[in-house]
Amino acid sequence: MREGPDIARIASLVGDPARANMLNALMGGTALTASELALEAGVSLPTASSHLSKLMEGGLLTLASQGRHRYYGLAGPQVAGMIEAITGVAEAVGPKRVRPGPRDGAMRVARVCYDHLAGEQAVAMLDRLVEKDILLRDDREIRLGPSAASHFAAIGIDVDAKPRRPVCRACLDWSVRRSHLAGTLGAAILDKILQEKWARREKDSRAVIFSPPGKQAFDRVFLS
Amino acid sequence: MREGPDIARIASLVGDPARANMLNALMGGTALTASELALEAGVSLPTASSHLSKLMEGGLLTLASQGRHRYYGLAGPQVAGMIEAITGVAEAVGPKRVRPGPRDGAMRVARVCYDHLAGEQAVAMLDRLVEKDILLRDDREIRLGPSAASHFAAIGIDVDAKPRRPVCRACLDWSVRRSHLAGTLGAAILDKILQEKWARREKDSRAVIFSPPGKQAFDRVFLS
DNA sequence: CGCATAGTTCGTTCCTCATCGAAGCATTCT
DNA sequence: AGAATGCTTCGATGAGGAACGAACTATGCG
Repeated sequence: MREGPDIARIASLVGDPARANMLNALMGGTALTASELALEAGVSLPTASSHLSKLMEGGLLTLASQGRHRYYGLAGPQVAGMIEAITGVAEAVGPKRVRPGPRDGAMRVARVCYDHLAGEQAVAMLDRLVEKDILLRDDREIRLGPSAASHFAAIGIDVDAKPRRPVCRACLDWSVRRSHLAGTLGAAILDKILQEKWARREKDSRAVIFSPPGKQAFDRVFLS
Repeated sequence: MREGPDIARIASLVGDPARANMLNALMGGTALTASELALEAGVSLPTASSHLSKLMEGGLLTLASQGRHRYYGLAGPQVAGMIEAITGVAEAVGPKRVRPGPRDGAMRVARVCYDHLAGEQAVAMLDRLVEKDILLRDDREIRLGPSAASHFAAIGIDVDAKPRRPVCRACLDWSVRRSHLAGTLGAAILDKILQEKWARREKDSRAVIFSPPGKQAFDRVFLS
């Protein structure tokens, strides 16, 4: 019991699934707001806020207030290094089992991942888009194919608008262990799905439930 | 929520104080038995056993059975590296407060550390023994001084017996942050204290309670 | 000014998990 | 063989803490 620094305190902060997901999301290097982190972690905003204040008190995060936004970021490279070390061990000891979160089930099929669609359907969609050369994939990088503009314009999505965010991004899907489509295009597609009422979001959850006709429409447009 | 390896699972294993203490103790590199680890962690043997099986299942420990002894050790350098990383963050964010274990209080004054005495009294004792040149200290290494044999023989402790364990060892005291005396000599001194009934062990605890006359005797022999 | 968005705080509920005593195996000693 | 040691399993207890809804504060927008 030669106890120096309180390692258990720090480890237990990372030891909660919600907090671990938040830290994981912040490993990208960009600071995120409480709402975004709540979405990432799959918890409600009050819960996320509570976790964030714990992480702050533990010294793992920094906070930058900008107007009504509060951007949380990792406290520094040392914290990032620690998380990498833990991640290394975690994948070394092997993927034991996918720990089911509070709300699982339909989530594996389709769910929201921040602002885009994730889950089996999203993975299948990206596969098909790449197969049809509408999107060009090079490992982690995804670019628009020559027919992309016309293809998406046909369903009312403009891929030429240039926001600060990249149009396409690969996002690793935890349930299928393969990538799905993120970026503004991913976000636009999710918008489309919800606007057309092909699916609805489960209340207070990230799950996305397709109606039978909605599923057919989705398959026709993206999986044909 | 791009969840790859289950980092929360690993971190929560380290996140329990008892388990953290065990892992800390194993950072020395030598494998220890369940009993020793129970003592290190300040928990009962059943509790320790439960923790150890969790750490085993989590892949953080290895087990070597030798007869009726079961030696637990860290699973590898990667695990050790992770613990170091966590420790680094823990001391970077500052020693917030010494989290009091289940049983604190008298523990800071005097307690058992495996098989020898720890706490303020033990630290004072080592200081005095070095001051009197009975023991010679060189940083972490402690050797017997020229007068050691006769000094300890006078109180019935034979320092010439040569077991496999070193006679003297420095052991870092978590409550005072300085070293106290371990090794067979440390163990013999604790035996002496208990045999002479200068002190008694608190039931189901590591605390060691000196009686007033016992304290006087101890001071006379070791602190004069 | 209202109204909407972003976040926190409060209070409650609930579940996990750490803890220990007692009893059960297993191994070694005599 | 019996006794002793080392460790694990079982069962019961209890506390900590994760989760959420509702209410509250703060910033920005029209």
